[in-house]
Amino acid sequence: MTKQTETTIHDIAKRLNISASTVSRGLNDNPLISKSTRLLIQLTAQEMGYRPNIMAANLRTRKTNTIGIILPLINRHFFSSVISGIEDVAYNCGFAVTISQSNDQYEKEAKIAQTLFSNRVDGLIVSIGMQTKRFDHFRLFTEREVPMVFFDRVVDEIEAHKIVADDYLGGYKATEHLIEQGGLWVAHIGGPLNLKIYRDRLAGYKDAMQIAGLPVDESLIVHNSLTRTDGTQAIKKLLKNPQRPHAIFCANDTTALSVILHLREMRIKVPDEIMVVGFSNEPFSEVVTPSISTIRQPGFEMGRKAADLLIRQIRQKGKPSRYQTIVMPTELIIRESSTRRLPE
Amino acid sequence: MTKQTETTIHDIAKRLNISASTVSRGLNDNPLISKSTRLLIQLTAQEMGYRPNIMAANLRTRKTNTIGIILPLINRHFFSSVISGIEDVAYNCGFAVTISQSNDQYEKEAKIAQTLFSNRVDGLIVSIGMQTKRFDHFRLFTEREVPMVFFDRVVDEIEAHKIVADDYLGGYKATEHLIEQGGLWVAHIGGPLNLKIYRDRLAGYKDAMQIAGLPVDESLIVHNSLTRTDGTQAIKKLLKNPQRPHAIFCANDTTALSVILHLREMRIKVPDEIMVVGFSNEPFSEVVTPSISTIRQPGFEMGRKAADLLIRQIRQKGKPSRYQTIVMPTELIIRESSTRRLPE
DNA sequence: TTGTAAGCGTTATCAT
DNA sequence: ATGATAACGCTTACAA
Repeated sequence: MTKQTETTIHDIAKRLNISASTVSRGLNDNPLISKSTRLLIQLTAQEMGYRPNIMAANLRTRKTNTIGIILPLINRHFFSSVISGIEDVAYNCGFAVTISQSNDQYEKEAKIAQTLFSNRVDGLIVSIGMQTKRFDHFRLFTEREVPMVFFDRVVDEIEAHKIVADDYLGGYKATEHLIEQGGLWVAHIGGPLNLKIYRDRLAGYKDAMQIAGLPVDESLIVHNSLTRTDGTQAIKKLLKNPQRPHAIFCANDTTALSVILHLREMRIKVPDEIMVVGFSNEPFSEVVTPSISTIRQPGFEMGRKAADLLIRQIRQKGKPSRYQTIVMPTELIIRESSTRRLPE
Repeated sequence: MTKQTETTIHDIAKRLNISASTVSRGLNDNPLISKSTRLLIQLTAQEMGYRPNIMAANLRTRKTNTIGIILPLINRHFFSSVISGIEDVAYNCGFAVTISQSNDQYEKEAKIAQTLFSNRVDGLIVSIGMQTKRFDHFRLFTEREVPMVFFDRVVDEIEAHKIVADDYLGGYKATEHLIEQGGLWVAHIGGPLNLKIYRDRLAGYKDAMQIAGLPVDESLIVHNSLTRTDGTQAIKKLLKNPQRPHAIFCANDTTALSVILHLREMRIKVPDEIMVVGFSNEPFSEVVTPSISTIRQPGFEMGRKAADLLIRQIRQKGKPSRYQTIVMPTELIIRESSTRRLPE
């Protein structure tokens, strides 16, 4: 149990009276080495408790078999689902995954990018922070042709593969559904417009209104950071509006929840007086009363797809001929918060 | 924008007509180097777009500044909170974090441990899988004195620092509360007993019953894997019991939720006919109807503490004189699912 | 205050 | 089928 120095291929070589290169080849199952010595090498390696020093190999091969992930916040169901999906694929392809959270701060995001680059990750999967409006911290990667894949909070300014949910259609379907349920004045609580996902959800909302022949009333549109507090602020503001909304499409479930809780406090009935639809299908949405209608985004699948695309790029080397933006389907889940009881 | 080969300290050295070692020292702010050359070096480094190759440094210094995390499942609120806490501290101490999920499979857990060791992580933070009953995959780390910290699902068999929530007291308080609320026959839906956390929660339950002078009836105790389906199975079984329980203490919130949903279906009123308390304070517990009484575990703080303890160990080198088990306080959160309405 | 040179543990090239 | 040797890019005695 004493702290021994690690066994290296040289130790194995010495023991077997062969050269280190043969050992290296043997361990890597190089067919140049005769089957018998290969076996012998692997056996002795095992016996001597040999653990390859991957750092050394990495230095030599200029690969790390590591994928870096940058995202705003780990502790959010959607994001942790994505991580889970990435990890799943990465693990099966022999890649490790290192994760950092930007906490939605530009400074931290930039510093993380630097660090991951210095660690020579083979590729990067990113969802940018709410505050991020400049993108020079990713230039490092584009210049050196380190593959990147963006997901969810993607940016137009960078050429790369992107995985997004169909935010536009999600926003459209949510709003359309509310209109079908009898909502005339449908309000929208949206996120910061520097993020494309929120622009898209907003666009879906507006189009659905217009196509239904309903006016798009700017006083019924609120933008904020979609936290629980923001949601409460927003619903308070909407309730003060001369035209009280019949329905609200919220750009995430957290906000939808605040709205519902506030309306409950105010004794305004959901869905009878005001209907609500959220976005993301957080675990709580199914079980809160009334259960929250929402748009499902396939987080785990998005993670898998992102990892798959990234690893493909890493393996093929050289820029892909063209970058694709993969739009994953979203699904409207209709629950109580938007279903008017049928008159009996 | 062409793919250039990376600038190294040698390139900088050549440009400045000094030696590579001076550059190395200069970049590391070694006080031996005169302030002026240090500045000069750093400036040219910046100008030349130098990015240190951390792999090379790692190989040389035999440190990676990387912490490995092994846990059953990323996509669970408690675990992602812990990760978030670990990442927070690690980042501020200059450590990267690599995460792998065992999916509660022993084989995968063991393989991950191997890989992380080969990657020479400086330390390991682990919560073991439900199936894990052998621990030889960690021997690698103990033998080479690579620091490890276990959290939540810890094991007696390994000497290391451990961070746990006060599961015993949590179980005790939950049960005591149910008894105070008028529960005589309190049932328990618990987890697999190879995990200490579930043994402790069970022990707390039993002691609370005994101290209250109530019988511990084995037919009111069920053990399973605490999934949503398991919860439904368990409540079905309990309802068939000749003595129907007045209250149920569930070892996690997921199970508590299934119980509540099933009882709602059966039109059995919670809490009036059966009271329920869960464990973990998942986000949904607060907002489900009836809201679920539960035991709060400080996930984020546990993560911070684990990282802190690990990094301390990494820095001081050599075994700590003795290993501590840090028990973080748990808090009973009383909500609707266990509060009998007062008779008016 | 700076330079020289060795070495971390691999893999890859060129011999044999 | 195997060996010798030179990298990979950095740090660190030891020397000057």
